[in-house]
Amino acid sequence: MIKPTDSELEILTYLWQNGPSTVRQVHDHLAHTKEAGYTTTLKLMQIMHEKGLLSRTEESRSHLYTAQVSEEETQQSLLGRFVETTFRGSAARLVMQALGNHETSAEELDEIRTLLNNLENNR
Amino acid sequence: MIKPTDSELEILTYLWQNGPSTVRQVHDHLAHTKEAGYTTTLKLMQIMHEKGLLSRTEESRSHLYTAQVSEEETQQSLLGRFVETTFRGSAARLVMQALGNHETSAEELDEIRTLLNNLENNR
DNA sequence: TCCTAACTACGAAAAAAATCGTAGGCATCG
DNA sequence: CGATGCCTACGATTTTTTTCGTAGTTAGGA
Repeated sequence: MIKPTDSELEILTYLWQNGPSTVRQVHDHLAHTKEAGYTTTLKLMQIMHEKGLLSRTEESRSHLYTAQVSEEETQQSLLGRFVETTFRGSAARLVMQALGNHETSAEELDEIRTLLNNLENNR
Repeated sequence: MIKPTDSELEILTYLWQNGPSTVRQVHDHLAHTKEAGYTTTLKLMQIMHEKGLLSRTEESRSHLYTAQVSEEETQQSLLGRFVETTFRGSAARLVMQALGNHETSAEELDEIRTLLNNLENNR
């Protein structure tokens, strides 16, 4: 069961979007939105490496870290837990809340409708 | 910003479904699925009371606790955070993952379709 | 009346996460 | 070559959350 903490998720998100990166790159990015020292990010990534969430290779003096879990499987895992704890297991309830209260473009709504059609056809 | 922890959410969920309750009632229920002493539940509910998440009234010797936040606003708040952290702000992405990978009945899918239609009409 | 059972209050400990300071290594620039 | 800067390692501290033990109170039954 993949269950990264919020801080870990921030790091994973960066790696998913930017590919293998150094602590420096990750930290500089996080610094935009967050208040934390360099060694904090370093330590987090070291711990994630121990846990197997990240792999790393030597890159001259620094390390290059790579996410070892995919974005999709992580989202899936977190989503399952979230539906369970917050929406009493009902994905439909979650979907309706999400659609009802968030900004969603017409294009996205269309995509969802298409998905919906496919789902019903495959029953 | 309402941000109950997982343990707090379990308690809130019970109160939402069963109305004002004593620590004893909450605890006995949680005990079915969880391993924790009575005073643990008590302490949690006391803390939630301090935070304003619960109110309470004297009920003979014990207290009767009531949720001070609604299920909807709490779900909304947690959902917003979740979309942000886990789905990079895209509610649509979340919806698609949720629909694609969870068991959702035809009736629920229809409800969602109806909601979708309403949303598009109101633009 | 006295004992027991069920509460609450509360401090403290344990566990989980996040943060930081310091030390040591190594490249590079002047 | 020596100072500087950047990097890792790592222990220690802080913060947050969860858990629990103990003490004190009170109602109700024997």
